Amino acid sequence: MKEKELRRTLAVLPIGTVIKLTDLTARQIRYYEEQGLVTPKRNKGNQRMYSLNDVDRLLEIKDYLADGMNIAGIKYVYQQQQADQQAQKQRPVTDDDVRRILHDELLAAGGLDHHDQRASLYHQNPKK
DNA sequence: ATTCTTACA
DNA sequence: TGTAAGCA
Repeated sequence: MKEKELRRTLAVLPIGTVIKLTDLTARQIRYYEEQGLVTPKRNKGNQRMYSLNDVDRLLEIKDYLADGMNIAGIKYVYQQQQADQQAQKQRPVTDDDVRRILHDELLAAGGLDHHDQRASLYHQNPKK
């Protein structure tokens, strides 16, 4: 069950393929990288090479955006995820931790406060 | 042919 | 975000 995960991290896809797989524009994909949401490798010619995990990450970002979350909110989710993973390596996770983590992520995903979107720093500003 | 960076009628 | 320009 380790073999498949390894291949999933292999950066073998050029941006052109990623564009077809995600329906995102090169502009968007590169912008998300600038925001630290994805970190593709680079080949000898300085061209970005993506892994299957990168593609999944991009599709996830696309969904979050479609659900009204902004870059800051997505950054928060991933930052929180790595923080959780880091803490999990030091101390065994308790049931309470799991509940808190799930709650935080759902909140960041905008699934709980559909009332005052404009008040949240983690939502897109609907330019009416 | 593709991708990269930079800049902005 | 789109798009044009000039390279690699």
